[in-house]
Amino acid sequence: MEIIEKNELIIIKGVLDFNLEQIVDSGQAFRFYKMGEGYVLVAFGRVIEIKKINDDIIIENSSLEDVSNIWVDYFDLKRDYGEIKNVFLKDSVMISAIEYGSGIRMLAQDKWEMLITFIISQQNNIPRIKSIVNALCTNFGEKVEYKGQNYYTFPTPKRIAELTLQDLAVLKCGYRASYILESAKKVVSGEFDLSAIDDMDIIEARKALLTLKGVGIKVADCVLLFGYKKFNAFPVDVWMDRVIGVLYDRETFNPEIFGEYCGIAQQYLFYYAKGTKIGKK
DNA sequence: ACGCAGGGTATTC
DNA sequence: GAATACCCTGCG
Repeated sequence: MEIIEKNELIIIKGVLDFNLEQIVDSGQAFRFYKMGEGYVLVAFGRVIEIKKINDDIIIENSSLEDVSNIWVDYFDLKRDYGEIKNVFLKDSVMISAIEYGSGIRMLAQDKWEMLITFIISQQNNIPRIKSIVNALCTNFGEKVEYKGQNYYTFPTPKRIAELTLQDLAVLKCGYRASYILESAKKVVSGEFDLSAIDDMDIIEARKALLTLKGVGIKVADCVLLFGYKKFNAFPVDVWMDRVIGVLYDRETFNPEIFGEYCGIAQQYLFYYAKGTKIGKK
């Protein structure tokens, strides 16, 4: 992978299997904002602008250092998705799903942010998830200005832990507010150790996350897949449930048919199902 | 316009 | 395990 700096821009050359629109629309991230031909992304306390031109990724408002230390990993650029797809293609449903979302990648996002974001996601639709996460950041995050526009970082556990339910009312996130507050307090007090999950296998990790109120199996698996890069996590939401019921056999379906990267298969299937409204009346 | 569903979970039986 | 309530809002 060749990374060069040119006129304040960082350019990552020759990137295959990468489609920003599909990544942004694949339901794993909620903090990309459309800007011109690309997007502004707020993550890890930073604001960058990113677009793709032919096989090159162009990053603005960053540095060579940040790109190699953060964003290459964030966009999973060292992984050969062609190879992973080839394994999945043995499954006939995956042929259509991969064709549909051929540029999807798994983002390596912040663990804490994923925990709170997916607590918010339960029993909720994507536009509202976005607006709640947005409200959380604008009210309690740090302001970062970029091109005359204000963006806000994701608030730290400490910042949220000092808030009250009344403070969180501005989010209009309903019953989830107490879940958010409780998780923040447990993380700050050390009762819950976010980094300890790294070394756990999927079973242990799930069990640990389930001790948090508002975190069930589905949310836990999203956190593990999107925040901990545990690609053997396989979140099943309403869309995945429809895929399993309509395109597979509900009685016999097992994510293990996709192997150790079944979580990535899930992401192709989710995007395909949602995009084509599979199983909806 | 208005009832329903939305990337589920906690609680209870 | 199955049934039910849950905050609020986008969508059909």
